[in-house]
Amino acid sequence: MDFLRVFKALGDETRLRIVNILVQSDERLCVCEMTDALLVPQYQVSRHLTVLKNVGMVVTEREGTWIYYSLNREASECLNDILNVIKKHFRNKYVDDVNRLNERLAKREGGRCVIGFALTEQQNK
Amino acid sequence: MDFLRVFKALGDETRLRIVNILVQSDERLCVCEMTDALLVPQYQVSRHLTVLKNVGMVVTEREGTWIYYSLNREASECLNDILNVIKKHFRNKYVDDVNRLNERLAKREGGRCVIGFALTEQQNK
DNA sequence: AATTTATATGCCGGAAATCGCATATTCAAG
DNA sequence: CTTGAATATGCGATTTCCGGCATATAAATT
Repeated sequence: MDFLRVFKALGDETRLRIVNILVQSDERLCVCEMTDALLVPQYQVSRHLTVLKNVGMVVTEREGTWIYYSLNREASECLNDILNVIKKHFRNKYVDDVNRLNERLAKREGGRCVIGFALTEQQNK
Repeated sequence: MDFLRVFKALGDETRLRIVNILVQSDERLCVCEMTDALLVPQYQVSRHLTVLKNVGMVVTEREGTWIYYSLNREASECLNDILNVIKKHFRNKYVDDVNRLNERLAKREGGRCVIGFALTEQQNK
C-alpha cells in the first residue's frame, strides 16, 4: 500500500466524494448509482474509479453489464484506519451526496441495481 | 479544517516526509534541521512548509533568526486522527529521514538549534 | 448479428502544481 | 549601518492533473 498515492488519490474532490459515499453507505455501488448520487458525468466517475482502483483502494465485481465497486477492506490496516477517519469525520460533509444515494439505493431490487440510467438522462450521453 | 486541502497537502512526497519527521519526533523543528534530515534544498523545504501552514497543519514560533515549525495539535480532532495514522504506520517508512534528523537533533544545545547550516553546505546557496 | 445498456478510454486543451535559480526579507551581532 | 546567517519569495519553465467530448468495449436481449 503506497500511502503517498493514497493521499494523492484523496486530494481530488470528486474522488473524495466517491470514497465518502462508499464508506458512509458501507455498500457496494455501481457506476450509475454513484453518477446519480454525485451529479457528475458518468465518464468522470468512471475515470476517478479507475484511479482509486489502481491505488488499491477499491475492488470491482461484475454482474452482467453492471460493475460494482466496493472499498478494499482487506488491503491493509493503514488504509482501513484512513477510511475510518473519513467515515467518522465526514458524517456532516457532502450530506446531499449521501441523501441522493439513499434515494437511489431504495430503488434496488434484491440488493441489486436494476434501473441503470433510466430515470436520469442528465449524463449527456 | 478543510479535509480536501489536507489530503492535497499530504499528496506531495516532500510534504509527506516533512509531516513524517514532525510526527515521529514529536518535536518542533527549524528549517535548517529539516533541510539536513530530508536532503532537499532549503527553498523547497520552506515552500512546502508554507503550504502546510496555509492549510493549518503546522504552526510557527520564532526565536531570533530561527523559525520553529510544529504540528498544529489544537487544530481539530480530525487532523489529529490523520496524524496519528501517519505516526502509527510510517514507523518503517522514510527511516533514513528520521535517522538523519536524530543525528541533527543530538547537536542541539538546551533544546535549541545552534548550528544552522554550519556543517552542511550542500544546500547550494 | 444487430441493438441496447452500462462502463471504459483515447485525445486534446487548459489549469494547476512543482522545481530550479536567483534574490529578497528578517533578525542578530559587531 | 554594514555584515552574516536563517528563512522566504518572485519568476520562468516544465510537468502533471483534470475536464470535456467523442467513441470504444463488453455483456445482455431480441
